[in-house]
Amino acid sequence: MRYWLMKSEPDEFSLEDLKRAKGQTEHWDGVRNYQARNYMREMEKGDQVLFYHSNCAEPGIVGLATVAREAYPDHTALDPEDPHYDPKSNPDKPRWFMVDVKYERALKRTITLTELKDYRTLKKMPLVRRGNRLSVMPVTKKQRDFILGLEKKIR
DNA sequence: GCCAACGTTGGC
DNA sequence: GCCAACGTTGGC
Repeated sequence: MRYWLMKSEPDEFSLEDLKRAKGQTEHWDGVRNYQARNYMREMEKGDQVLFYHSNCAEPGIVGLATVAREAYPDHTALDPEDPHYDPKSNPDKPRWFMVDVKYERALKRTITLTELKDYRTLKKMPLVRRGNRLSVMPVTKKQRDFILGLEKKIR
């Protein structure tokens, strides 16, 4: 099993939205970055996802989810009405993919980006690197265990 | 709202 | 293939 971190703007799609979704499962559409797409294609059912809220008052990791379905074509790329429409996308040769993720649980507290930047263990995560905008990234077991350890720490 | 960082586009 | 212009991300 592998571990991942996925970013979402809570105004668009939050952990709460995932919790409320049918079957507490939702497809992760709209990824239009090749590196992020490639990572999604590496995901396997059962992999754990750290759910990160970006572009909000308190950016940070807010919960856990699991990969419920492996990568399949992102239909929103073919829909001209969709904000993530890609005119160069072709149904016969899908360019963009998505996975399904299932809600696992909310963390007891948000582990903020500011906090994550404090630790050497996490220094190599793209998330904490200056200027990095990757929205889907792998997390090592060591990093994942360390982050979940922070959950119990009092700020 | 600002703006740094980065990816993409397209002219040449 | 280069690179300037442009658009987007996302922290602050």
